[in-house]
Amino acid sequence: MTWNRDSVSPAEVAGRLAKTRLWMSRELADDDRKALVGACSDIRTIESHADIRRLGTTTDALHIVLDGWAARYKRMKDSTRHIPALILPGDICDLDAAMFDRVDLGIITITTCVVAVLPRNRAKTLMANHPRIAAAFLSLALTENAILGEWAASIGRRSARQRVGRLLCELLVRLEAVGKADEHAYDLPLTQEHLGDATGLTSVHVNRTLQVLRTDGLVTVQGRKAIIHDWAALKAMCGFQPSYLHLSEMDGGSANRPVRISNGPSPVASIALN
Amino acid sequence: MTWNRDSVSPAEVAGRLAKTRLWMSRELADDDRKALVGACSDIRTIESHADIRRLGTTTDALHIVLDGWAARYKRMKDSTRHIPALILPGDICDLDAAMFDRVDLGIITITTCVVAVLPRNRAKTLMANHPRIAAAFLSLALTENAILGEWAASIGRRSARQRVGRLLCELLVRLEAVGKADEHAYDLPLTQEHLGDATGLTSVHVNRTLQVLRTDGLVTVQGRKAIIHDWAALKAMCGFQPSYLHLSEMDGGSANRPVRISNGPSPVASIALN
DNA sequence: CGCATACTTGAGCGTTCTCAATACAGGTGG
DNA sequence: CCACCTGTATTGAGAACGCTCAAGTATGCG
Repeated sequence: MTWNRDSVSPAEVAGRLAKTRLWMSRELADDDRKALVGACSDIRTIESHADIRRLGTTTDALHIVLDGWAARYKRMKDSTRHIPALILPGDICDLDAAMFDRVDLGIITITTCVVAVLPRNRAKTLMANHPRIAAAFLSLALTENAILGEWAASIGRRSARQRVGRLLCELLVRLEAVGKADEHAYDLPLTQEHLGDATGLTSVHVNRTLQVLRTDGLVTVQGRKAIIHDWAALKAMCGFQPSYLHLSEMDGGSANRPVRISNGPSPVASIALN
Repeated sequence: MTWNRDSVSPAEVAGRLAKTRLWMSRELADDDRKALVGACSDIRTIESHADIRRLGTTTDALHIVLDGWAARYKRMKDSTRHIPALILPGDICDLDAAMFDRVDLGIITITTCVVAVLPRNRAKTLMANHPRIAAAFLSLALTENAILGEWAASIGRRSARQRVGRLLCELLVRLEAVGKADEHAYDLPLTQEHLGDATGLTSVHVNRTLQVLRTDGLVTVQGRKAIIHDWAALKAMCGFQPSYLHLSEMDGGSANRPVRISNGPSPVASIALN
């Protein structure tokens, strides 16, 4: 199902954007957020396991994920897959579309996703007229850089247990930052194959690794849920430090504790919309 | 040895910056480049195997590498190292310093490096007043993202031969783009340990892998030089496609062939400097 | 000329992979 | 409501790729 943007009120768009990392960027002022609302061309719902963008095509719009999970992926010549990034609610799933039209990475939904569409030409205009939006984009891109580097280091230099453990840690912290995780548990819609493609392992080995993590009393992944039993031990086992996620750079953000975005005076969606 | 910026004329700074990827970005206009020259606080020479920035400190300036090689690195708890990025002449080695002051990655020189220093506050002012510079920064950050993702995919899903082969391919193309490679040969100041830390292998295995690549007639790495014997076969063996480097997005750039930046009307350093 | 760093080689081991079979879960249609 | 069907999870056995440890050889710098 797809709505035209006109069928959604600006207030509705603002309300939905309010939970995104772009919106919460400490760089932005209210008039930046207002301009952002006006620039989104529509809001779309995309079914699970569908392409947000297909490999080998071109693209002309950014997609801001309002709800649902997605993944960037790449295919090797032998048809194996790699997932360089998981996209959670509030993330921009294809920031590269702001500058490039060629597509080396595909994007698939993992669950049903609601996305706001921001056409490239409007994004460029936004950046030209709102330097703080440009700064926010850069900040997001650099954060992705840090995450990507962390993942590459894991794949290259850490054991399977540490890789899987770290991914589960990262997801907890990122989900907490957007209010999508309880104390130490969260919905995990990934299959073991997704986990393998993200960590450079096979799904078979992910399976065995998860069993070890569970019997060690660290974390249980079962039935699309992750439950962390011993956060301190898990962090220690895999050397996880959340600073690379740069969550404290967000307004209302905190690197470790759940965020209630409905509190906090500044970045909520209550700005006046003409 | 360190020069104060004042001891270097603006024209000299412009001439040196002219070979950088930032300068050559197709986003920039002449007045952006002029502002950039004015914003660099000094030009420094740093000896090889020295820290450009140390792990666990903070940073307040970007460094644009005018000459020499450097590497971003990270250390695991067991003291093994990972290199998520190699920095070649013309690259910005710490774009993250534009937005963040915390430092999760160190940067070391591999050879003697000449760097231009751009303080963060000046970089932010530049971005605020010159949207095209902000766009160029974003473009560079997104290109780094693409490279990082490609490296992660290699480490996770490709064989040792392909990983090393691809790295050698990438270096050829990137060096050609800045006029630092011959037909199919280039100076390679990396040790086998550097290569291993970048590809997720041990130096011992890099050694054996290089031997295989040589006996297969693909490439010889010896005496700080890489000589590619069969470019087509090497590319085919490791599935290398240079599009992810986004070199064609640079003014005067070309994804495959050497670039003579002294030709081309627009991005040369002959802009008028007041 | 001597020392430090980098490279090379060998042997054995271990983590992770491959292949393959089986069990389970969720959704669909009869 | 059950039978089926597809996708996902689980288990086993054997093989492979890359690692570790260790010794020995170049190479380059002071």
